[in-house]
Amino acid sequence: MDALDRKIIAALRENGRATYAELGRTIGLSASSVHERVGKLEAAGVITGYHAVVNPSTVGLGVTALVGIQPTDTAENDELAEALAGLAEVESCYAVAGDEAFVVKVRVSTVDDLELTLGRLRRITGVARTRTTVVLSTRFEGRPNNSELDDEATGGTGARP
Amino acid sequence: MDALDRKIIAALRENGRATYAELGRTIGLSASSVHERVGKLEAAGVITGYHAVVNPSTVGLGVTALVGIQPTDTAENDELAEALAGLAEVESCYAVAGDEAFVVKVRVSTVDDLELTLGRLRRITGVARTRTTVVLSTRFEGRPNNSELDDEATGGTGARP
DNA sequence: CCTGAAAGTCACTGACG
DNA sequence: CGTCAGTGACTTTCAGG
Repeated sequence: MDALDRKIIAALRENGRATYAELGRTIGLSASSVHERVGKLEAAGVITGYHAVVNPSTVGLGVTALVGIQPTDTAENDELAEALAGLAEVESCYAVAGDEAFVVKVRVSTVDDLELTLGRLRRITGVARTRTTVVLSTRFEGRPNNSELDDEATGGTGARP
Repeated sequence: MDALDRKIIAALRENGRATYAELGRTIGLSASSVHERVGKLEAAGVITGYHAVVNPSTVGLGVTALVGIQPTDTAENDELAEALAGLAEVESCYAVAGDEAFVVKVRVSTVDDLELTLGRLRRITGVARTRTTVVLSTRFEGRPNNSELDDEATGGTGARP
């Protein structure tokens, strides 16, 4: 993981469909070298995937909410997480510190659907209470934070295949 | 936006680097047709971008937190959002209902950095109080929700260029 | 709106410094 | 670990149904 790898990562975070030739041009390397480096980054688990980002409202998912999941005393967190994963409306799931076990991000098309989804969440075994925060607008989301990529990696796990 | 577009979108959300030829094969269309459709989806703002997803801990961003931002009575939300965007550590920013104006997702490398970032957040003009929830583990994140893509689009804005 | 062909570009591999 | 060169695949455009 040197400066060139970091530049490649930064470029691919901005444009996940950039060609190897294109990447090579912007960072000053041949396409085959870039190809090799990207392959290693993928194999090492640094780059975990490439995804198209879709404007949710254009596909009928205009309602977003953040829901805190308060578990019952006897709940198993792993089982709870699995159950949460079973709901398609749950886009992200974070285990958190505090009296809530999880915070999940839910996306649905209407507030009626939100009500339905919250009902399903509450009915999950191990869920004692939910606390819902409705998102009014997403100012920005998933923005690349390359602060650590520009200079020396400071807190990395040092993972190297 | 017909069923084929939805299939293309679903495929590109799973693999943002899928080639047009590949997409054409999986949904039964020629590469040139796929190329045309994807171009229109991009122009219509349905697909807003393609991004590589990086394992945060491998790039020295192992600490995640969700921070609620409680504004002062006189704060302007748009100015606040702009100030929040000024911090590289703030990866996502949601305007929410409730007594907190925003919930932001912060990613840093260490808890020391988290403390620094929270200090910076509190020092932003218009920020009265912050409420921090430390993320212990990310169970899943940004998972594609194609529930609306599989059948008729129900709540779409009908945006068409 | 799609197909099919044609030209340019790229991915991917292997040999080599 | 890098460049260079070659083949096969893909992108992209355009004429046509």
